[in-house]
Amino acid sequence: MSNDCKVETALDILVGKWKPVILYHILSNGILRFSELQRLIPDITKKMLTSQLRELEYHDIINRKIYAQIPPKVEYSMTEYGKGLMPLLESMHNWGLAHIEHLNEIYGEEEAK
Amino acid sequence: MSNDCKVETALDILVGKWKPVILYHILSNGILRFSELQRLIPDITKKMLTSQLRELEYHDIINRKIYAQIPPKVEYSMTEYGKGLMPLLESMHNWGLAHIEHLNEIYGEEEAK
DNA sequence: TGTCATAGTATCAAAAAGGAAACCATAAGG
DNA sequence: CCTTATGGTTTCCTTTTTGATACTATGACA
Repeated sequence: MSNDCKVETALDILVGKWKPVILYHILSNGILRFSELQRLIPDITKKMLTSQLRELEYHDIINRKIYAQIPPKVEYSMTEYGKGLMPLLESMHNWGLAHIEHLNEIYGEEEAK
Repeated sequence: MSNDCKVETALDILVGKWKPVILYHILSNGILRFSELQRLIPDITKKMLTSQLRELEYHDIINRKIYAQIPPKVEYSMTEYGKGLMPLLESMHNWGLAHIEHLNEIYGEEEAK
């Protein structure tokens, strides 16, 4: 019954407090180095950034390209497969946008928790 | 920049480990009492069920109808607004389904983490 | 009087997630 | 030598989530 429900599978890939914003930046910029991501997302720790990137990589959403040089250089980009997530992300974004408005209508402008 | 990204807003409504399955059951059954939800989702605790339902109610996704009788009777159902989530949930479900297959292709059938 | 049912709360504990800070390897440049 | 830069890893700690369990109110019924 409820085991047919794969919404959670999709959620797993997106959840993690930082994944949406990481994907957002990679999608907007195409290719980003680890340090560039750090700069774009100042509040994320290296540990979090690493772990989230690894999970996305495991799921074949992003590519990790290592240059054998020192200091190290590692570039992250969407995989072709990962780009297939875009429509879903857009739908979620749009729904989220509309929902914020809806909450405002219900509860007023002050803090829509 | 990344503050335009409302993917997380959508995620907030769906995340919670139990919300997808709660929505699934309410969507499939139309109207469900608290105790029926408990029976359908045996592993959930009352506390979790209550808190998740309250959050969904706050976001105007579900209705909570209280009958003034004893023993108490409370029915949960989708709001009209909440039904607007269905396409998104379906997209997520479909993506999740396809993704499981994709992981199998990459890593083989044994445990797609 | 005692028991059952429903829809919760309340309290405390455990587990999971997230964060801070230190540490590492290595080459280039001064 | 010493410092700087990159892309991490490791350890420890705090916060957040989740869970287990007990408790509550109230009327019906035996």
